[in-house]
Amino acid sequence: MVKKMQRRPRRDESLSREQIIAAAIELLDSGGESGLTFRNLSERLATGPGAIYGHVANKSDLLEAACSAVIGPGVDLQAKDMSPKAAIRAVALTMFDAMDAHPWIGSALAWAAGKSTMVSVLERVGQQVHALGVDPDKHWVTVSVLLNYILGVGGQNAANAQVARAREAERAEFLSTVADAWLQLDPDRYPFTRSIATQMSVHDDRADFLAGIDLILAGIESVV
Amino acid sequence: MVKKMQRRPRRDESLSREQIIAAAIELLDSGGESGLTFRNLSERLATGPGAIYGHVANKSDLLEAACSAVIGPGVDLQAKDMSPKAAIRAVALTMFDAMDAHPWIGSALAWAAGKSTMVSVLERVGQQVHALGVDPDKHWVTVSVLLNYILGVGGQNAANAQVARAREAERAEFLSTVADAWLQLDPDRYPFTRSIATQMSVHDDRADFLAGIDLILAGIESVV
DNA sequence: ACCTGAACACCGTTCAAGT
DNA sequence: ACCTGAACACCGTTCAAGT
Repeated sequence: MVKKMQRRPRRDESLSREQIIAAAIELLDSGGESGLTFRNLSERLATGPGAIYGHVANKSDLLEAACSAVIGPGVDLQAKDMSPKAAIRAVALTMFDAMDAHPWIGSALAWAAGKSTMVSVLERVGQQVHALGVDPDKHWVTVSVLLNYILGVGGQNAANAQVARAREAERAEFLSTVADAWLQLDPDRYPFTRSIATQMSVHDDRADFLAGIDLILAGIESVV
Repeated sequence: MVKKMQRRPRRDESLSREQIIAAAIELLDSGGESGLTFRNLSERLATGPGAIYGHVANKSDLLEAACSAVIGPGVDLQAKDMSPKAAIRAVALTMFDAMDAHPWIGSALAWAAGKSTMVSVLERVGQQVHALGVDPDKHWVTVSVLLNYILGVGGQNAANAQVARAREAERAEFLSTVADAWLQLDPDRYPFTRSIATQMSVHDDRADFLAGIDLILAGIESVV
């Protein structure tokens, strides 16, 4: 996080890419994906919209840079002396926590996958998959499952944040509205959905995410 | 799919919601997410942009309707005389094929989850999870893992379609460009990514998707 | 009652003009 | 060399005016 010194009516130093990215992250955090605008951003940086293009190719480049600034440092942390499973859990949780704190990552990452941020995650998860003793022929598939699951959760998290921005109270209200709607469904056609409505409304995103990782890990181990 | 009768210079019947949705799907299929515009759409329907709002609340309502029009019929097909695992595979493949044929679904569904389309999928997958004998306390978690994985793959598919719209040839070129980039990485820091570069470049999305489902199913069975 | 399409309040991006 | 900000080509959405 960058210290704000906003009283300056005019910049005395020239723009830097890092400044732009830091300001973009602040806008995304406070206003969601639609909060980031070249006009908003240039206003916060006390410059014109055109100036930004000197340091950033376009909006998707900016989003990608914001993602790797937020995710990169956490993922690159060394986690020594961990079992492969524990290390995979740790990387996954780092991703989850970053996507939970910054819901815009969930939607931005989908458009930036295959880029540097995801390669770091791929490498770290992959090394542990290797350590787990998975058949090398299945390395790609195994890593894909884990990454697709993580990105899927992030995307859903982003969508939910869109619907119910704000904190705990609204989240509970949102979930119980959905649960009520499920309970109104036709019992003949939607028996399962009705049966898990209350379970869904009290679920813990983080715990369920980890349970999902463990389920996938159990599947991986059963083939090793 | 709706029959086109485009020669009419002027509509002789009043607009219907179904017409609007069918036209929206055509625009999305041919031009991707950015191909759907109220101006494009109203032009194709020989009317003004404002007229659409009589039948559709807004753009996200329209996207949601387009998703369920494309996915709903396939998912609602009864698949009798199948084992629970086979039925889950079948639903998952139906979703995959729909998202592969219409990549825009991947990004649109993320913003429409919890709505009617996903409830149908949830119900169908859930019934099979139940039939599999999973502990009812774990019903929600189990279904979540499967749906998040499916949506994650769809989101990635959408992102890739964005990068490499068009057919087989460009896809191969795109993948080998990524593989080349991975092979250029520092061997000390990215040993795993380098080792799977060629495996990645020849992978089969559909087969890998199914392998992922099977891995998750193996994990589910190991807890039952 | 329903459609029409100009108008409003925005976007991302470019580029001549300034310093 | 770098910034500035008006201008361009778009958006989704609204609403007075038409039929």
